[in-house]
Amino acid sequence: MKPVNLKELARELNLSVSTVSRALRDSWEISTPTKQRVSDLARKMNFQPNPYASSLRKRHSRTIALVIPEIANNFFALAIKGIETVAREKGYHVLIYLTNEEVEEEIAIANSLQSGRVDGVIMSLCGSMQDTEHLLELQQRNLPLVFFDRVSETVAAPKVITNDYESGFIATEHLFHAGCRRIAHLTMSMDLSISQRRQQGYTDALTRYELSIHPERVIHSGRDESNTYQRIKALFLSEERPDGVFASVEKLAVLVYHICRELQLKIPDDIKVISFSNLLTASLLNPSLTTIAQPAYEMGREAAAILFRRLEKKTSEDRVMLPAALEVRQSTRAGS
Amino acid sequence: MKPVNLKELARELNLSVSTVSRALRDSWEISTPTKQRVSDLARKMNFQPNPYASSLRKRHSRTIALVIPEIANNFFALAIKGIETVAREKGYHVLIYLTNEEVEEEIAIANSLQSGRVDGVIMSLCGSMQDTEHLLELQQRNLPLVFFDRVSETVAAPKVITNDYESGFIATEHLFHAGCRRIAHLTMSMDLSISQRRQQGYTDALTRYELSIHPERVIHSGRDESNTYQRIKALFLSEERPDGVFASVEKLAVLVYHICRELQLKIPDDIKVISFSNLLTASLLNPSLTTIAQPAYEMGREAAAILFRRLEKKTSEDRVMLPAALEVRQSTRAGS
DNA sequence: CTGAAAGCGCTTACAG
DNA sequence: CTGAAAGCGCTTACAG
Repeated sequence: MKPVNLKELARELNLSVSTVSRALRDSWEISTPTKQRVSDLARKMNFQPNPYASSLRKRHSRTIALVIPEIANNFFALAIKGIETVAREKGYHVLIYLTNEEVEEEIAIANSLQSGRVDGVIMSLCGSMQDTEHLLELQQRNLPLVFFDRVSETVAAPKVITNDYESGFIATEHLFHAGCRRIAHLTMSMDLSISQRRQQGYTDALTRYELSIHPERVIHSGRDESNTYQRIKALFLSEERPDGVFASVEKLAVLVYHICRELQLKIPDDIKVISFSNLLTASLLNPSLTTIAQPAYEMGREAAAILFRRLEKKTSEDRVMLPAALEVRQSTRAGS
Repeated sequence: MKPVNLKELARELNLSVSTVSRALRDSWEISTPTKQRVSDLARKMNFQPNPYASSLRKRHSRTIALVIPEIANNFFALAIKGIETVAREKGYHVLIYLTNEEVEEEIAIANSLQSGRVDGVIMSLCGSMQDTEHLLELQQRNLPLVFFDRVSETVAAPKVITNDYESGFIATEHLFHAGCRRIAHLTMSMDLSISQRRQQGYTDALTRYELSIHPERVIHSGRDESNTYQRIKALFLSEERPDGVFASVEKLAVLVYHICRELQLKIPDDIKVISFSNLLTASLLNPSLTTIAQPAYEMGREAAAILFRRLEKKTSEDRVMLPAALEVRQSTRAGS
């Protein structure tokens, strides 16, 4: 069945294409009876305006892009849900792109977004992203850009984040008070040293501890997960074995659980574990996992709301910081 | 910065728009030196063809829609990843839509997809979907449609599924052999009775047990999760308390864990639990959860591959059934 | 090998 | 209140 277009509606109604178009958009220029006739027939013939024609003409697409590093992660899944919900309320469509934590993919995706395919972009950066050229180019195209969670401080765009620095500090203090003295931080940022990340203004679970006390204890993970497994395992077998682990993503906490099981290390007795995580099953793990949970859904909603405010040329916040919540469970229980 | 278009490139090069267009598409009609000049300038001016103009002209969009019932579920997250990966390899874009398990939203989304915005659709249906009109209308528009996991047997479209019926049987047998005699099946399909689902050809974790032995023991969940919690809890407190639970989605298994904790019921001693699930943490739960894991990522890839084969007018399978894997863990350990 | 022209299906400034 | 016309930025059949 060939889709019906304005021209056919017009012919059928003995009206001009312009009148039909205006009637469908409920223009004040059109008489009520005409509007009625037009909308009746449109419904009857199941008319659907071609979105590409109107996007071309109106020079916007009612489509946004969502670029995230991964998806099998409850935080991002919930954030997507928040974004999709707000977008659909506003009549917008959402294109999804996964970078798989790979810088090259993020750059390729950002470049392809320069084509005018979308009216705006919501992004969460790769862990190891230090390059900002692809982001700046997006802005040069006047494409509104909103960051969430993994943001770039050097690019001037609205950011929706949690109080990571503070949370990181709280988490580290929590481990300290539970008796930990050799704390290892596990992050997904493979390539960047702490000081580089600091310079780049890259925000993540940076902590005072990490920055000032034992930067050499930070293990950077990355795309090669088997390798990460080996590296953490080696650390746990070494003289340097930590008595506390702070994971910046749940994937790494899960890895630590598996490694501890393999090495027969007891959590929390031998090693205490805390993680940034939105795992629904945190309280059901053995032992239950102490987490810092981010309000993922709300962050998604907020990022989308800010983007749409920008698209409507309204002013919007430049920075929204939502509180993350420490949920203390068994994995950091103080020794007896 | 205003984006550059073909006309400006042509003016700059003293060529016609047609020639520039052809040169960029590497047409055999254009001389090599001209192609070189054109592509050099295009790169220099950062030319990006307007996708809406070419979609309008070519009458296809290199965009597909992905419609799924929920996202905070490892199965769907991994399936999305598979689909996005294949789509990007093929140069396609992916619009994502969440129905939130609501029939009305699924219908509204399907209807909006009739506009020609996408070249094809990949869908996983709401648990309680029995209506198929919106799906048939999509097909009447000649929009290629591929189902995965939650499929409609009455709509003639390719389906990517796992051997649910067989897996359900195996799971039920497994519970039986572990000593269960009062097995409750938990599903997300709120509105449909088993026989209705059978009639509709709706495929899910239907089992021989469910169909033939104790259909009255099936608890249908739905969007109101607190209510589901209460209903399961009531069941567990009743005379009818099951000694085995088979959950068709991990969300329900997690609910059961929480309820058992609240009621101080021991898994697996008082109740054994098995679930369709792709939870990464299944083996880390307390007790570890026996699962039937679906090859989610592969199912996503397969669904996308079939859709693209259809878009390229090649023939494709009508039905791909991948094996799910029973992973026996502590939650179904036989009593001593 | 290159160009002029038509057209994809809309929207909207202009005219009446 | 309605219509004719131009144009959004491409692609492609036709002509040379």
